[in-house]
Amino acid sequence: MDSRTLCLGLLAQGAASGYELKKLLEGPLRHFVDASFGSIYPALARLAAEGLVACTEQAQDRRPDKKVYQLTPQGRLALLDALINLPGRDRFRSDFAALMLFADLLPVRHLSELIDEKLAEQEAALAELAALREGGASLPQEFVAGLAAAMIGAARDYLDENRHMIESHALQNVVTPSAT
Amino acid sequence: MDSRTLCLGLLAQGAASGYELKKLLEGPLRHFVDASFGSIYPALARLAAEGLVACTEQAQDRRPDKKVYQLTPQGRLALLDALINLPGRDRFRSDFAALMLFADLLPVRHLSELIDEKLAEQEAALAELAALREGGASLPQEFVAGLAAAMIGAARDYLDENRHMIESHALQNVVTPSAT
DNA sequence: TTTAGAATATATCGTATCGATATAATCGGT
DNA sequence: ACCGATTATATCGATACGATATATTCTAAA
Repeated sequence: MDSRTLCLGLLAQGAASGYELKKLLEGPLRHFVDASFGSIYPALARLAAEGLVACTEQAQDRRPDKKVYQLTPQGRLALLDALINLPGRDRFRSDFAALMLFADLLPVRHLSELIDEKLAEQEAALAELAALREGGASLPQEFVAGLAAAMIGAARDYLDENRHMIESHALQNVVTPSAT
Repeated sequence: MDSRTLCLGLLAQGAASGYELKKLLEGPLRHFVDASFGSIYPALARLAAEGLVACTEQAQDRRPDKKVYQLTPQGRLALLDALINLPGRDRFRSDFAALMLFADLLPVRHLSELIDEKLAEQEAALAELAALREGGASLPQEFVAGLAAAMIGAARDYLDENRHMIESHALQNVVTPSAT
């Protein structure tokens, strides 16, 4: 999903500034969608130029000016259109998994540390997702959070139960052959 | 993981041409890593210029020329270095999940179709991964395939059991309000 | 049999995106 | 008093994706 559609979709749930959109994307949603400032601001500017969002500049008291964007009727139509013509396959990019593929090049100690870190990261993400579901989220958000939790939980369990596989494999080459 | 490191890592398991690397990435590995021709060829060219891989041009009989790349000792060191200084967090980008977030904008019929398609896609991926594990793969590949299977399987089960949640939610707005 | 399409093989180009950085004011803590 | 975090917008370089171009050969259907 391109940043344009993403911005439109988020604005469909309420007006917001670019900064606020970015903050939204740093929450539990980040497991499935994201966009950087470098994508959001140009996207909003272009959407505004095309009349798909309306921009209201709000001079704040003791804060920098805030540009609040809200969806126009044309914007809502464009969003609907984009959502329907959106096949876009899922893409999971994992440096961790890539490292596991190259496990026989790494010292076991390092490998074990990586797995420990990954497990801790997963526990933290699961806790955050559980909190989201307790403290009222919208139903679609809850649904998506549940999906994330299911996948992360499965990955954690798998790692926990099968790490010995890869760790004993890496054990074969104990020390990386020294340079030159 | 950048294309450079990825190419080095793949070449560490054996010499190959750019085209062959791309084919590798279209297999079951694609669930975790990928790179396009537009990344692979420039990466290989730069690695060759830096002396991290050696290129041997092989004029083939009834095929276009093939440029076979293989890791040099310096390349192996560079790879090891890159792998160790590689934290890089995992990033899962899912248009499907994003669409679920915006479920209340979509007609239920469309939503149900999307879920059906996703389930079919997951079944296919699981079958492919199972086949990989039967027909001998290396241990790291088997490990990573298992991780992929665990996550995809969990997502499939969650979708199967919870789709009614999101489907009955979308039901509220039966028809998208007509244009203009 | 012809002919369309898939496969083998390399390469480039426009657009999109990330991550870092710049700027600027104010708030919170030590 | 001062440092760092927070709120807020914006740009820039490096990188990556996806589509496309080129050329040949193999395969399968019309």
